Amino acid sequence: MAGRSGRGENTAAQRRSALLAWYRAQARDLPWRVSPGARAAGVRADPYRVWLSEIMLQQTTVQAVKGYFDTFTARWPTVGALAAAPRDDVLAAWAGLGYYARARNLHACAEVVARDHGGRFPDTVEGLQALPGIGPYTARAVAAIAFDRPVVPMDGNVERVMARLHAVETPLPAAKPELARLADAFEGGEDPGDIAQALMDLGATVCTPRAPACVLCPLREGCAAAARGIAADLPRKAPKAAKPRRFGIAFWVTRADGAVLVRRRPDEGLLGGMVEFPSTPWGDEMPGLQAARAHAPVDAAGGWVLVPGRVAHVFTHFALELAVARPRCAAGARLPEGAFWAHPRDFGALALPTVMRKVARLALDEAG
DNA sequence: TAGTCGTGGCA
DNA sequence: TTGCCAAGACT
Repeated sequence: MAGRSGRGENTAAQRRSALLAWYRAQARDLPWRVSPGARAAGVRADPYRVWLSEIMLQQTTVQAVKGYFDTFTARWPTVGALAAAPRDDVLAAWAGLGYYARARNLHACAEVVARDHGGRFPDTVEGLQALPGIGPYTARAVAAIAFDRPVVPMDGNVERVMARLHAVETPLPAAKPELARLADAFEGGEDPGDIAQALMDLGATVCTPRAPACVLCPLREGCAAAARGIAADLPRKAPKAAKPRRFGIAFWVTRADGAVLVRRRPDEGLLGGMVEFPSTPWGDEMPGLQAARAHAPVDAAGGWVLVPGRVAHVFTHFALELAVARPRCAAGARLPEGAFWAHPRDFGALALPTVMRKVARLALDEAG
């Protein structure tokens, strides 16, 4: 087959060329992107903005990221500014975006870059990947986009494009090494940053998970899955385990001035470092009020009463249902160890994850 | 290696 | 309603 390039077969160079032409013509405008035109005119991408966007975009949609990216870059325009910020401010600004280890690592990474690298990001894959929160994908993405390193970052988009282009039937994640080898064919040319972004754009807008728009695809000629009519069926994936359900009771304790009792979660694990309303442990069934009382943050002399309604929230690997209890009468104002008071008007500046904002909404709606 | 770790949108 | 999905990293 060597040297052949007939109908339905494209050389690697032809594919790169077709992909770049498509990318430069479609001009997708994103806040962290330097347009191909500006790039050709010599404008360089800011490694800080590229890095920040790539961290935010991990497992997260462009639409969800845009507002957060604007907020972060307006508030902390440089990696040095971000490093100098209190970590709680960064966590609070990240609240609602999810995967909070990213926010902790983001701040840790900024500190390392500011302190150990003079405020400049390393310009190699190896140097980048040594930083907190930067793995194989992000290291290659930043290296290609910000530093013109000839590498292809392997993300879900690129894996999907490769699986279809070559009709790889092996299910993920077992197919990952093979897909990475196939992507190597897109390395080596000029403009590795544009190639990287073009492959991801293609996956995001044309070679989509459902109902791919093959008729619009610059790589259609030579796509094995399209030729066989199975593009929408690839990549195949190993079946996932069912999500267990968990239940708990959150305690809504208010002070005379309306402030609510909150506490900070441990740094490790689920919602690490974020703020929550005290609750029972989250178990296999909804506890009764009597059993829940042992976990209450304060002693309610008049007992506890349930707020009407429930909070439902789905995490990555389990679904949670929370009831909310409040003291029947005014509770003792003694502050439990590790807890503090926060007024609802200040919740916006607090690192409250979405599930806890739902709890607040339920409790505040009842209060009127 | 296989779990853990959020959230919102969509069919 | 339910499950699936999105520019992964870490342990």
